[in-house]
Amino acid sequence: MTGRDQQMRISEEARSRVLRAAAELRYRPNLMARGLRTAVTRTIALVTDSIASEIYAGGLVYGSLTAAAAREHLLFVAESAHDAALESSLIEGLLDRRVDGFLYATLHTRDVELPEALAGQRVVTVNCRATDGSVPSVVPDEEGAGRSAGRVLLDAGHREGVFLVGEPAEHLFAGRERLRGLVAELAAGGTQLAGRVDCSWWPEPAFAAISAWLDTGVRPSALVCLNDRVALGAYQALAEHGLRVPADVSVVSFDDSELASWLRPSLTSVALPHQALAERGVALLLDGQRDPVEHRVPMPLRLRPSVAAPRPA
Amino acid sequence: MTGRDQQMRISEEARSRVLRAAAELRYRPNLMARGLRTAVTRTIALVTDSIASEIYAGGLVYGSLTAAAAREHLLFVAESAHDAALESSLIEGLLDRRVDGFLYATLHTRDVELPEALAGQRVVTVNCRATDGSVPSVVPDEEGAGRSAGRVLLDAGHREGVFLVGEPAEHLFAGRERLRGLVAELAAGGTQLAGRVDCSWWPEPAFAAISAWLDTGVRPSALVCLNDRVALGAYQALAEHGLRVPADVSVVSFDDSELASWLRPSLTSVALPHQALAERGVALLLDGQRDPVEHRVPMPLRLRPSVAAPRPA
DNA sequence: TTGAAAGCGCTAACAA
DNA sequence: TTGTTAGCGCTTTCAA
Repeated sequence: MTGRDQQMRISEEARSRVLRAAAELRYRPNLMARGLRTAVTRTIALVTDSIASEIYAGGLVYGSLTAAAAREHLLFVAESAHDAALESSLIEGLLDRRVDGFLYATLHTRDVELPEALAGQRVVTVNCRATDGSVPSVVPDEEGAGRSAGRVLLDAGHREGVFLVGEPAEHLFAGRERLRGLVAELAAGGTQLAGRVDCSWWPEPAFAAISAWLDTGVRPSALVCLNDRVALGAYQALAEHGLRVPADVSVVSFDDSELASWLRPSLTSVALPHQALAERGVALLLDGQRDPVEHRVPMPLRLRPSVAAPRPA
Repeated sequence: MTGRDQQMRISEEARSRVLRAAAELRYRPNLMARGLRTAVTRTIALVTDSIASEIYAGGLVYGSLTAAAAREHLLFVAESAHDAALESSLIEGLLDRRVDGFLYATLHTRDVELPEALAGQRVVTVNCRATDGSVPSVVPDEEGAGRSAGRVLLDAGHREGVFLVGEPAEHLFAGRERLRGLVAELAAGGTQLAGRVDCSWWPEPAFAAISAWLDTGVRPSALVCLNDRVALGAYQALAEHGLRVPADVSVVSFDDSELASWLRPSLTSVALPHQALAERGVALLLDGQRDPVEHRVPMPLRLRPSVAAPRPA
């Protein structure tokens, strides 16, 4: 029944007799007993800081789920809510249940210190990298995303008045790399960023910062928002200043959360491919790759009506 | 070590000697071996149609997670994506791994036919009810939510021009019950619904339906939207018609997703308490309740600036 | 090619 | 009060 009938030289007659009996009895192997004997549980764990509880990274759970299921593995989900003590007790619990491997994922793209309890375990980091570079990681191609954002604006004809909105925080590499890619692409197009509006990555601070900035009389040609929530704040601020998207100002963003397609006009955004990240992570975990390589997953551009040609001067 | 030292009359000296040795050796019981012997795995499963993948029900996963962890249980997550074959194969897998119980949850509040594979298992339905009423269920108090929505408008002084937006679909009881509660509360306040704008529960159809409706010249005093996404569509349509929230039109909604606090002005919404639903479900599952009772969890009102007194006639 | 036996790490029953 | 043993359901090894 383990499918090794050839190797063990089982007679065809015996084989079919066993299979028939098993089907008849609706026999299903007890995976605990098997696991006890083989030390394999066909079970993996997704350990996160705050993904399940947060609104927009469900793709990470779903991708892990389906990729695991495709390999006949089941998925434990554990979430630390940024509590290190809780995290290690959850990991202990998973270890006690002999999971075959760990997906360690974070909500925000960043570098992480792997918890002590995970030392020596089979681990792949998803959407983050271990600071000591000891395990394989899967992260989005943020720099490529920045280039895509620049490219779409260049293609629409924007040459000046392109501003970045959102603060590229130190501890997250997403912002830094997006900025780098954007700057590089604009440079390749013979132009550059006109400036930056700093604010944290949420609608309300973005609204406040952009409103105050527009009050000074600046009239941007295009805004590159570091995520969709910032873009929502931007839409609100632009509307209050009588500026239309995209006729007066084009807007590009990152993440492609559901919000992007809900806005009016719907928002061009470079997607954070959560599901693909997770699928890739599971593949690395279960299909044997062990080299601590950093794998980059492309961030696809979702072109929507928030981008148009700049208003003639 | 099982904590039954009293019952088994172990000498204090032996007890501490064992405990010390265990600590020294960093001994951790192998839960597969224990499970094999006791038929208890300290493991439960969350089986859903499309929660992990969807944007706004993360609280269900998180609540299950924390409530399980609080009882030293770990959580498997399985998602069928509405595919019955996949669903039963996932359930078989969970059964093979001898989970102690199932949380069966749906994204939308509705009646469900429990999958065959779950027959005879320990199950609690969350955010849904088994059509045959065979297992305990935990569902939101939708009718109470409808009353809250009515109450907040009455309190603000609205007596006429209150419209419902969104179609109360047949197969979901959320809409029906919200409507019933709303109608009852308005009746208790001596008034009634002025009418209904039918549309599916998404921003774009809501925008289209409300726009067309406003084009006919109607000027509502307040809108009760069946969820926050509908409310987003309503905000957009009102803005395009030069109507301000809440000065011209008050808006109340259901769900209290993150969207509600992101809108300008932020949106009064009756919260879908996903986390509480899940916690209650886990409690029922693990703390021994077996009667197939329907448990209702209150939906708390989040009062925000989208509601104000009606405009003087 | 098939059958028998050992043992994975634990708990529960029984004997001392 | 403590020590010994059987057995949970499986896989693997060894003997026939």
